[in-house]
Amino acid sequence: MGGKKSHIANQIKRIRVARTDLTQAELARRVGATRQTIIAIEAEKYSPSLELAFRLSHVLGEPLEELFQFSGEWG
Amino acid sequence: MGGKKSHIANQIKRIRVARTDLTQAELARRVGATRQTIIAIEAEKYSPSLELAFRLSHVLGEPLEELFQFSGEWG
DNA sequence: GCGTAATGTCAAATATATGTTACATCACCT
DNA sequence: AGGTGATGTAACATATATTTGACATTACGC
Repeated sequence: MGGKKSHIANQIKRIRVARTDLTQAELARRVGATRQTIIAIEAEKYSPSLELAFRLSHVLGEPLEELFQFSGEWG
Repeated sequence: MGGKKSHIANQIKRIRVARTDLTQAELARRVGATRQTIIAIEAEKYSPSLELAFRLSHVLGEPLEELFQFSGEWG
């Protein structure tokens, strides 16, 4: 995107282990992604596509805005 | 992503014209993207990154879950 | 100690989103 | 009729996300 620095944090790992008993592999399977993708996203190497974000939110039972937090310059 | 069909609809164009007086170019500028990207997203040729989705939500003053609707197979 | 499940790392290939540039149309105004 | 702003389309280049496959580590049960 255009040169605006920003970062999106997420609570996926925390919620996955705290509120579910899902393994990374199981979560990956349920959202239709691979384990590597889950690992990368939990480690915040990059942020998921909007579609994957919706799926994670659904499977983990946590609203989008609570699962993910935008931090950086807005405008 | 893994082979699960889904689509993400959005209310960007509707809200942009109804609730703001922003032109596509102005909206693009404020979210730090290009006009082409806005056009493609409004036409739902593809869905934005999570980061761009957050920015659009912020600039348009509409919560993520109302700006975008997931439709397709969940699991 | 050995096997296994869960987690993590790395590299390369493919898919998708975004940028860049150029051109077309339509409406409005003078 | 000509000019301007807003919108749309298209092709190509770049950046980012996702997959695939191989391998390392840590923890736990047998």
